Amino acid sequence: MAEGGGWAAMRERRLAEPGAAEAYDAARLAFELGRSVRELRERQGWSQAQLAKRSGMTQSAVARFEAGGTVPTLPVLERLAAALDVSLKVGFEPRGHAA
Amino acid sequence: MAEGGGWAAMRERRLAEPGAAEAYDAARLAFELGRSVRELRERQGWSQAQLAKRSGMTQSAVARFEAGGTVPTLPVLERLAAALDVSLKVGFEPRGHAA
DNA sequence: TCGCGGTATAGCATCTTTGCTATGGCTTGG
DNA sequence: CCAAGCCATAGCAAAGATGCTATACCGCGA
Repeated sequence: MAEGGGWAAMRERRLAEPGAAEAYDAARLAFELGRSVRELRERQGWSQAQLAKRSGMTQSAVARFEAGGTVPTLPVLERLAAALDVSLKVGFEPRGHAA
Repeated sequence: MAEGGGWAAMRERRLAEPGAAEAYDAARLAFELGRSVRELRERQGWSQAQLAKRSGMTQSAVARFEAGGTVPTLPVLERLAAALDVSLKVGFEPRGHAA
C-alpha cells in the first residue's frame, strides 16, 4: 500500500519465468477477496455455514476461500456475490504508472 | 448464433440445478473478458502469437480465451493484464446502482 | 464438565482450466 | 501457384479448484 515500486520490478521478470510473480499476485488477490467476503458476511451477521447455504457451498469451502487457501474461480466469486447481495466486478483498466 | 447449439450444450449439464444462473453469468463474463482482451491486443497491433509469448501462453490458449471457450482463472487474467500493460480489477461493489 | 455454535484443516473424488502439439481454413504477398 | 502469417479447433496430459465428509480447536453458557 505504501509503495508499489518493488512489486512493479518483480512484474517485469514474469516475461522470462512464467508462473513465479503471477502466482504471488494471484495469492495476494485471493487473500484480499477472502477478506472482502468475510467483511461482507460479517456485516450481514451470517456465519460461514449460513453463507455457504446461500451460495451453494459448504462451510469448509467458505472457510478455505476466506483464508485465501486457493485462488477462487469466477463462478465461485459470482455465487458469493449473489449470496451477499453485491455485484462482482471484473475487468481491465489502464495502468496508472510506469512499467 | 440464433441457435448456439454449442453454448447451450456447454451449460446444459447444470441448467436443472440450483446455481444455474451463476454458471450462465460466468460464461457471459468469460465472453466479455475475451472481447476485452482481443480489443486491447488489436489496439497494440499484436497477433495472438505475440500476446501469447508475452503472457507465457501459446497461441491456441489465447484463441480459446478470446473466444470465451473457457472461464478464465485469475492467474491467467493477471498475466494477460501484465502483458497488455493494463491492470486487472476484481472486486465486489454494492448492487443496484452505479459506482 | 458438558454441550453447542462457529471456525479451521485434512483427505479425497471430481470437474474444469490450462499447456501443449498438430492441423485446417483463410488471406495476403511473392 | 506457392509460401507465410494469422486465427480456430481438436485431443490429450497435467495442474489446480471445488465439493464433500469428518474432525479438531475455540470460546461461551448452562
